[in-house]
Amino acid sequence: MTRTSDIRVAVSTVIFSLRRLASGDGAAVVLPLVKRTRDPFEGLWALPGGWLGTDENLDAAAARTLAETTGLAPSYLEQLYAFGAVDRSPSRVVSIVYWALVRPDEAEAAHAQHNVAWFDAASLPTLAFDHNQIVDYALWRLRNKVGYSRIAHGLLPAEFTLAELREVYEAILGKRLDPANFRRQVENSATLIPTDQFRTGSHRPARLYRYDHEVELADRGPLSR
Amino acid sequence: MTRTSDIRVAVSTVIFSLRRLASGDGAAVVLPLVKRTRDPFEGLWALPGGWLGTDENLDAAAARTLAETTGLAPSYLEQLYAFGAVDRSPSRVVSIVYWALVRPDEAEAAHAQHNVAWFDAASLPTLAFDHNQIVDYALWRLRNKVGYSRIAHGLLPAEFTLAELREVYEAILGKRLDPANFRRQVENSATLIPTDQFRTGSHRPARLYRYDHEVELADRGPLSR
DNA sequence: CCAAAAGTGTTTTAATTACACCCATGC
DNA sequence: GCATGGGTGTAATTAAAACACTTTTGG
Repeated sequence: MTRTSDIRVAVSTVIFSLRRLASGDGAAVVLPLVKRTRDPFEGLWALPGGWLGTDENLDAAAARTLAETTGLAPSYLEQLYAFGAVDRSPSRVVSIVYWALVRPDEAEAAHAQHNVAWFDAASLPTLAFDHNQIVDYALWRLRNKVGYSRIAHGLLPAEFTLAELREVYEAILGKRLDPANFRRQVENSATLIPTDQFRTGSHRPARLYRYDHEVELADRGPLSR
Repeated sequence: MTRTSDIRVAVSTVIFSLRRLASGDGAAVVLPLVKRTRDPFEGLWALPGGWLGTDENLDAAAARTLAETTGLAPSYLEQLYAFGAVDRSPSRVVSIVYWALVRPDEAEAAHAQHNVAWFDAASLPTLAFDHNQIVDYALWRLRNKVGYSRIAHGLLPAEFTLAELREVYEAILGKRLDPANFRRQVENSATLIPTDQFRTGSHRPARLYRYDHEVELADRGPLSR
């Protein structure tokens, strides 16, 4: 016998990517939102998500719902928090929220979707439910985690210059970093492998690096241990 | 109209406390478990918990269920992770797991309860469901968090000596710490207020300290901001 | 040649570690 | 007195930060 419950379980995802600034230097953290087409909060923007399937693991549900609503496939996906306040929705919904990273080139997929738009994380409108609060927390986690793990990888292609890597850090942390010290820090962390390729075009060619896949990307929670 | 679902939401808590070692020096991390009296996993030990109430917030459910099953009231409570693998239980259950700290003197309350016993965190038997995995993750979080926050507070009375505080760190981290350097670190952190009281009894009396309540105990997640 | 980014070197500061040493109490 | 933990001082090591400087390309 299977009991039923009047508490529903949803899964949502805060998806971060980077967008090159129009001014040319630097990038901004952006995220895709979906316009709600029904009550509650019809017309407001909300995080992509959906209901948890009966035969579906939590992370699979996160990947599925964000693919269905935005067309995106994340390069990094990690559980953020379970939100379950009684008054966060007219009906009782517990949302298992994930956060994800997608590379800027992959982010194009979401532009083709209807009712999906990218927003600058620094200037969001009022969102549906408690989604403003959720995004704030995800941003805090992103900034925090970039300091002690290699998640910046999730926002870059396979090969990249140190300047491009530094740009990712600068966009997330919101401050400039000393190129000389940044170089030494990532070199000492022993997570980068220099290639024989160079990125040319601007001025002095910059060496391309790639991540050492022997090293774990980041702690993804209890399930990866 | 309210839809129903065949996914149920449970709340469980990993409760940590300290128990003085029989040898006299040092302490061990211990946690209370509840013996299951019904299937599945009847007879095995499991984390205290219960079903989420329809009109109950997640953290309230964690506090309620751990009080009902163990009689404990935690001095610190924080969400750990949401576990929802399809095969973690015969029926579909998503468990929102919390972790908590109780002071050793308060831990006595759980000894009076039937079907509750304290176990050394370092040597647990096989537990019901995926609870071994959950405890491992909670231990990792505890050890991690003690390094950058003041959660040790949650395992000590209002006033304590630096040696007692150091014992908490040593029990959690599982290694000895230099008393001299430990003293300087906590003094420089500016979270302790020296009192005029001294703990006498052994040899040279040790000054009692208390925590500065102006400083936040620790990040408790998105809801405390 | 010049501008600009790539990359190296050097100095200073701060934090961590290791460990010697003095102090105050119970016995 | 003396053993023991409380508490202070200090030198060595390591990491972070600030910044001058050299190198290499496109124009």
